[in-house]
Amino acid sequence: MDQPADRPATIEDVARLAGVSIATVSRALRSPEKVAESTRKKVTAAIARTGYTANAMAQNLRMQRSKMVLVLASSIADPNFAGILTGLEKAANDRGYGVLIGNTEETVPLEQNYMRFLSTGMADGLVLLTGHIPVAGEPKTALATLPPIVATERPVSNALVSYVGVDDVAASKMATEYLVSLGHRRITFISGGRADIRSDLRHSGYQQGLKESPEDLRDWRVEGDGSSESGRAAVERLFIKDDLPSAFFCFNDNTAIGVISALQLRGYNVPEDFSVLGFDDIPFANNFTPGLTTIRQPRHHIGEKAMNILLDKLANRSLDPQTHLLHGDLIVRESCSGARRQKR
Amino acid sequence: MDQPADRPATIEDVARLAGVSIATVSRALRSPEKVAESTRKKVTAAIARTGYTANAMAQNLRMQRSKMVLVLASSIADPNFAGILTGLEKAANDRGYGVLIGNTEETVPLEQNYMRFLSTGMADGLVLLTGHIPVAGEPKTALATLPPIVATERPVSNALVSYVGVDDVAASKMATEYLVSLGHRRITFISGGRADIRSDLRHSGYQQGLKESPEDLRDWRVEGDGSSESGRAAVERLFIKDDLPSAFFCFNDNTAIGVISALQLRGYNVPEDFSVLGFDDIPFANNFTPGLTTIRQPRHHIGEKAMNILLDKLANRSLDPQTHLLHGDLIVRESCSGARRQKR
DNA sequence: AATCACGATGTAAACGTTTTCATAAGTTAT
DNA sequence: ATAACTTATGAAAACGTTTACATCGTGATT
Repeated sequence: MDQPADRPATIEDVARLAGVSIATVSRALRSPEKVAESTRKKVTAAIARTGYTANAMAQNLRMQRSKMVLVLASSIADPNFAGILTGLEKAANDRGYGVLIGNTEETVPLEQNYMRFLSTGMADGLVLLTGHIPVAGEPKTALATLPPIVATERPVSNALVSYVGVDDVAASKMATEYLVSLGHRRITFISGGRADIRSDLRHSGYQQGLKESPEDLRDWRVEGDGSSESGRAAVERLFIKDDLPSAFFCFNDNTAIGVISALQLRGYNVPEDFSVLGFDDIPFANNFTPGLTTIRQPRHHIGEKAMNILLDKLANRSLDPQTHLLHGDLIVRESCSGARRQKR
Repeated sequence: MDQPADRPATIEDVARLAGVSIATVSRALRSPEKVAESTRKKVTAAIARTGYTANAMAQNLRMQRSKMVLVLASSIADPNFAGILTGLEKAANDRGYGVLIGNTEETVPLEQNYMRFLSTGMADGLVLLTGHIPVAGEPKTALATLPPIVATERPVSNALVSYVGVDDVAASKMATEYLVSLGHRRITFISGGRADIRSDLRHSGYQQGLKESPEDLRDWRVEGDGSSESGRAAVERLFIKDDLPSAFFCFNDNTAIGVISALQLRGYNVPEDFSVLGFDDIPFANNFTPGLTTIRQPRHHIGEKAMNILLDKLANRSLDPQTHLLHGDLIVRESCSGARRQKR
């Protein structure tokens, strides 16, 4: 480090010091095989002395890219978010990309605003954790001008965007079969709200699970919205009708927690009196009492895979969009047990 | 939108269409007062027709900045992270900045790697949620070349970096006084590990709280590391010695949860037999049974304030670094009650 | 000995902006 | 009517790279 460092060293400083042209310096860095051993050494020495680091803006402008990916999430606070982001982040970093993050809070103006990173070329690709594509004008034309997109966690209904997530249907089927195998015959599915496609997928897996039973089990869906509050509310509604299942399969762990606390509040014991099964395996599922039996989302893998698909597409635009479903494991803890109570 | 859109419109396209020079287009956008009403209209029309958006890379190169801030976190999964990030993100976005995120997992190579965003000029400033400054060489010279830095959540011992966080000492003092006011005379502080400065700060607040009592209360510190596992372990060690407090003041909620589950496992009831007080008010504190009495970190405000301090400094380099401590509220739930058990 | 091919390097254009400086036209003051 | 300002615009430089193309030796091929 030689320079007064008032101004960061440029490629020109290096060239001057090494006694070569800036083109040679650039080549020494980008394609070393094209420059003679001897000059390469001079350049390396000059770089060390100046402490030179290439200016990313200049590179990006010249190369018409940003090496940056925009990640749009509807809620950073979502317990699934951190895990997925870790995966996204890791894969991006491994491949020299940066992760730009935007919290849309499900509001259109914010979404719109973040899209500026795409239109200005500040980001090369887009990862969606929002469940939908944020576009202003008519989707058809607009989407064509959009960079590669991959959706994660929440599927997006568009053939042009890739999707990586857990296999909701298969996992829900497995969960339901597990409850049936424990002896449960009256199983309620608490949904995650009409707007969320995953809710329908999980419901359909639940239905398939019921069908596996030789008996004709009741398809019993109660509406929730994915919050623990909605889990509590669902339980209350069932108690009012005095129509109760022996087990609850909940859209997610949050709902399951709500269901359990409502049951506990009424003096019941989980899993003694009722079994409750969640989805996600949020970090807290294990610390909850009782430990939550649930489906684990491979969040880190989801993130990694999603980012890799995106970066592959960035490297080769002709790649087709793909859908990648990962297996979700059933994590057995304490919140489910054999059916005992068969009310009514 | 006129163009074939195979290539995004440039300022030149706009200029040609409007029949003016590119300088005028630039001025019409950046300093409209400098261009005549009539031409401004022509330019606006041309922009609308071409769908022009200024290329951020070109702007940034020319203006020698990136409008981007790097946020380095030691763990994205930390329950405090999401809230702070939301605040950071909001403030940045409001002021036209983007948030670039890096997960260092407390490892030096990763930290080093992320610093490239700074040295290449991809980011203008740095937010640290790591508790220390990641620098390669000798701190003194290296730090001088670093951009403005603000630390959040975890203080950094360096006069050049700003800090925004909760007032650990005052909040811990308040928490301790609360336990004393409930009648507790034997209060254990479970620490968060020797490496974490916050642990010492909270311990010192706890000591101050003890001193407020007319009686001479025992300064009783047990080592933990901030994990719920360490909370459990601490309880076990105390039981082995058969030396038990009536209340626990824990470094954080995670630890408190560990403490409570260890006590519950041994058949004790919280708060009937022991009181437990946490710190942070993580999202789950309210869903836990019993509801956790704790100190709430104003995470969103911390993030907002930190980002604003950073952006202020970016706008005006001569600003001095500042330390900003925010008040942490005591959130009373169910995990603490009057002292009943006075063992030994 | 003339030609060819090849390897190493330099020159200059290009990426898309912002902004200084110069210029031209208009406006006001003498 | 002319000088002195003001206002609106354009030309061109600059930001720091990468890379197509040109140039120049040098050793191999005829």
